[in-house]
Amino acid sequence: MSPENSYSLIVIDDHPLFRKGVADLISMDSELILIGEAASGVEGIALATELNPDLILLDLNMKGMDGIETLKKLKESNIDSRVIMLTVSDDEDDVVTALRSGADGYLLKDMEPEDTLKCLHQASQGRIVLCEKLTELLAYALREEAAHPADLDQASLTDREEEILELISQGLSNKVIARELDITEGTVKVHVKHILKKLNLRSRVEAAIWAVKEGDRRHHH
Amino acid sequence: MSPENSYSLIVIDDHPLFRKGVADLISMDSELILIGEAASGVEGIALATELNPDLILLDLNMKGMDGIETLKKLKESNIDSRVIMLTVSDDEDDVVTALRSGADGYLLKDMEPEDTLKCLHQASQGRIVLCEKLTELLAYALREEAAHPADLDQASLTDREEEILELISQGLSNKVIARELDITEGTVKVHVKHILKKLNLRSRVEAAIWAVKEGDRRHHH
DNA sequence: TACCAACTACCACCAAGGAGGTAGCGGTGA
DNA sequence: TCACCGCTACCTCCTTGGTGGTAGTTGGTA
Repeated sequence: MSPENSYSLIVIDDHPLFRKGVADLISMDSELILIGEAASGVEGIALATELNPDLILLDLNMKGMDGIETLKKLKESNIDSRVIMLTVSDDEDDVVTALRSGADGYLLKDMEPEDTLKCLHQASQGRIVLCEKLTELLAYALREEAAHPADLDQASLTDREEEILELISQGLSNKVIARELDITEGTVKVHVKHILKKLNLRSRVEAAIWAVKEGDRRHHH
Repeated sequence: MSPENSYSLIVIDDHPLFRKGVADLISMDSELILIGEAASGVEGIALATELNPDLILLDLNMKGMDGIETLKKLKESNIDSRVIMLTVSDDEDDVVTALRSGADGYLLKDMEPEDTLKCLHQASQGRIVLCEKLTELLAYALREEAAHPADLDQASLTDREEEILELISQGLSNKVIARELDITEGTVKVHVKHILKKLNLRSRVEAAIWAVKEGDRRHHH
């Protein structure tokens, strides 16, 4: 940790020039103190363990161990530093992956210096920071997911068949389905046979998987 | 549409007092022009169709047709207004639902007036706006999803078992799995048996379903 | 060393699933 | 009326799946 209300940080990035840039930026802020630099993931983890800084600025695209992997390793270790991804990539998947892996922030290298500093302050106070550009991107991402619905519309299964497919997708056996619908097991088998034929599947397992994924896609779970 | 670089908007909210507040706020900004008010979803849709404003401020919690439903209807119609949800609820689900339903922004009623105006400007320029508080909330939400894995952590399946479960969840039969892994079918059956026992499931169908849903929960979609 | 867990293999046995066929019944539409 | 479709039922034949048990190998750990 660090004294009073100043925050220590280290930067992990394999570009010396970029580290230099960060150092300059940090030096402009009296509350942030750069206490170390690392040029790779491995080196960075060692350094973080040794210094236990308040913040870690981590580059996403590094040679060797990449940023995500480094992030995971850092989160698995005992240090309680907050990790901010700092990178050029505004790829949606990268952002999502980073956040899911426990990143405490995601900033872009092309942000205005003062914005970056502002975000670092917020981050050190425990907030998750995302640069504005990415907020928007996340919002779009959520929309995309919802855009899927109208598919091949059940390939014309009859009501009964849909009903049975639903039960299959709950893991029920033919016998149980028969009891459930109050028909014989033989009849259930006939329906299953038709379902498989219509959907061009090879077993009830495939049918179940298909139904689950399908159901998931329409009712955004 | 509206002249030069000023933007027309309407507000849909069942609280007169709140509409008054919005009107006052809007009047402080020379580029924003309030051209209509509606006290319900139905009324709002009619008004929007008639006036085709640049922006629509929509309350989430309304009596009768609620905000989400109104939002959907608006998006289904031909108007190309951008819809900004404006509400007191900072509930995560609400935000996500709204965005998935096509909202172009989500602002909180307790924001600072100047921030609100700033966001409205950004929105009228085609950006999706979220108030800061919510950005953070979304980030946390993404994390939550990822936080699940530690679940029952696969109930201690061995590597081989996980591997086989994965293949089952692709719909493969024991025979095919055997070929795939270059072991005998009998051995595959043994593994399947163990998987079922460990996960307390009754058939490969249930296993497949479980695996699919589980996989869905961890790897976004 | 002895022990344990994971992986492999083989066996027998029975339950479940799927393919093929035939057939009766009720409703709908030409 | 006849033809068609969806739903039901029953049949045979064969494959697949799941349970029980025994047992050999490897690698790591007490």
